[in-house]
Amino acid sequence: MNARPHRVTISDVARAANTGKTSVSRYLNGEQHLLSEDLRGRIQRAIASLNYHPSQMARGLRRGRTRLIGLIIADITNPYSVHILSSIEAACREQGFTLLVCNTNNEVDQELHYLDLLRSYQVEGIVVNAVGMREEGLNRLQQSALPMVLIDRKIPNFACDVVGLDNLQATSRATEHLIKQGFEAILFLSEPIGAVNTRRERLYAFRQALSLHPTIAAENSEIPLHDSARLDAALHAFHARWGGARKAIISANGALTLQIARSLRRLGVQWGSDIGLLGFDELEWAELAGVGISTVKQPTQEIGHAAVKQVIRRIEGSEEPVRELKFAGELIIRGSTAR
Amino acid sequence: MNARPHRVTISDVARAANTGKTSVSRYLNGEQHLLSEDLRGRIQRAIASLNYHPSQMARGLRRGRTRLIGLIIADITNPYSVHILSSIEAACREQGFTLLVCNTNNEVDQELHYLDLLRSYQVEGIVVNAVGMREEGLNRLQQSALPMVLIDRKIPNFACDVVGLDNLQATSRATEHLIKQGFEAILFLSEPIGAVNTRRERLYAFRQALSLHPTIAAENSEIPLHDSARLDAALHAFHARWGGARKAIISANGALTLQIARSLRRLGVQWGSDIGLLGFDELEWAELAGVGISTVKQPTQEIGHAAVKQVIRRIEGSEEPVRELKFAGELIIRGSTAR
DNA sequence: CTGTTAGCGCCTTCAA
DNA sequence: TTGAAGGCGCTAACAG
Repeated sequence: MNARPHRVTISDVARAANTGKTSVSRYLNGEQHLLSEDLRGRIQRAIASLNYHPSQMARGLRRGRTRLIGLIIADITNPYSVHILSSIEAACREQGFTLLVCNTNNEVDQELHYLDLLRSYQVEGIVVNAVGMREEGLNRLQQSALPMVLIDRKIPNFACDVVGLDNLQATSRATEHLIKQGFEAILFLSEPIGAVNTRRERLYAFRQALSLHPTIAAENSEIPLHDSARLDAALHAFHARWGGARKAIISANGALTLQIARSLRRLGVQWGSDIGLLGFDELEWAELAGVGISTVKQPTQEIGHAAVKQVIRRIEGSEEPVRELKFAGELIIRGSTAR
Repeated sequence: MNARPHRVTISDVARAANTGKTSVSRYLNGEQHLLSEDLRGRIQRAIASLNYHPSQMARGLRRGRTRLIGLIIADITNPYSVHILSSIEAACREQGFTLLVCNTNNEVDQELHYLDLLRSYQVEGIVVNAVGMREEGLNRLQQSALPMVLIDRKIPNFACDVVGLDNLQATSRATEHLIKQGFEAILFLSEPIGAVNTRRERLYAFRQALSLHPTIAAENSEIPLHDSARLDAALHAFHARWGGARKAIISANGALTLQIARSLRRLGVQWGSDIGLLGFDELEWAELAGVGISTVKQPTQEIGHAAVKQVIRRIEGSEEPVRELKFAGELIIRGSTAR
């Protein structure tokens, strides 16, 4: 294995098949019906024997189509994101695209870096899973002028296709479940809402669902994800304030649910018996944590597929109006919301 | 925004800066010291005003260096793999490489597909996280003749750099901990061992550590990850067989630990009180599951960084003998192994 | 049906 | 210190 064993090119194949590059190119691009039986056979044999693989680099350069899609993920340690990544990757492969994965680690610098990078590799479109992304980063995206689809999070004042959970439906289902279970005070907990539409929508739907039940107390609180002191304080206060009553917490996402569970542990409060708990995003360990934690499971497979499909439509030039695709969530009931 | 607003090229920049492409190219490739102050300024301004980004496609084609590294992951739903992915991605960016992520979903077909794909995009090297990969897939990799580094899993009869946990050290630490806690019977549970070196090494170290303590019973059992019936049976049998004695389980990886915890739940056996439990791979929910689950945490950051560093050495032509880099694991003690 | 030709955007001799 | 020319591997006219 020497340093450069002269990568085999289309010319090599042409020579071996005793023909020109054009025919080989045609063979490669599904225009085989234009070739004679004989020539086709020769080319096929040449390709096989030389173990030839066309260079996507050259192809991309020439045609301007790289068959590359970029995925920008704000926080890959978020389980929701991982499921999205997994389904997007599968969808891309099915559609003949390859995925360039960029984890911005929630840092704006890195996002900028990746946006440039994706451009320079001439990705044909991008999918952005902005869960956890900061405002500043989202603004950057607007300028990219590339076919683009957002997952879950929208960008304020930016018309762009979005795919995600039907927050109204899912939150209503969840809230109604808690009502049915006889909870008398419910705390909706989220990270700081800011302009994040998902948080906003979920909170809105929560309040709306409870407005029909004026006897049930509806509270909400915004806590930064890693501020465990404030989280402890908020939970402790809520728990104390509603001493004897049946009370429950709704967590706006999976990462927060983890923090809440830890906090309740520290406080010595048991979910299920002392307090109700229900979280957005399914967690693989939900059934193992104490009596189990009820969750709203997002159809990540469908969401990922829909996102890829949509970005490909845009790549292929669709000028249809911006679409917002919403998928229903599934309520999974466990011990944390039992009577 | 028209369909093709003529992507701005190096020629555009040259024209705008009133110079030739060569100088622009020099400017881009860090040979700025060769340029006059004046020219440098003009080029800089031209690039900025045109918002020019060099095409990596063309660059790659020309130089044969794409600055692309491929990562093949067998199962991205495995939390260990996610952490590895995350650190590899970070390391690549630091080193000026971009990562092409391929999730084979543990299917051989997809692996073949991706190997071809990576070749066709002319990645300069690949990192393989074969956790969960089947034998057949591993064999395929041997033929790829690309700079390559394996993470965790080796390929039988194939000399290749490997980065991973120091299985001997980690297993010894874990086993000794269980001994110290007074367990009298220990069951080492893994997926079918086959030729998988990590499983083999961990089991070997386990048996070796216990060979110094002949009074302690050492057992092991191999269960396919998703065969819950067999898992239930094995755990039930072990639990029953050692009725009154203090007994513990070691799980060979995180995905299996999850299944074991579920199985114990089904059987109504409590870890911590009824049985000890210790698993390889740290889990974010480890502290929340009952009294908590003790784990062996792998230094995934370091492992990922080391892997990237090593593959880059190979890319740069290092002919040093194959290396095996081992990193120590950290034992995290929780309620599941308490006295 | 098949081959020739001219670039895609860039880097790299080579010459000025 | 600068620029012109050629070609990386491929595809898409345009001829035969």
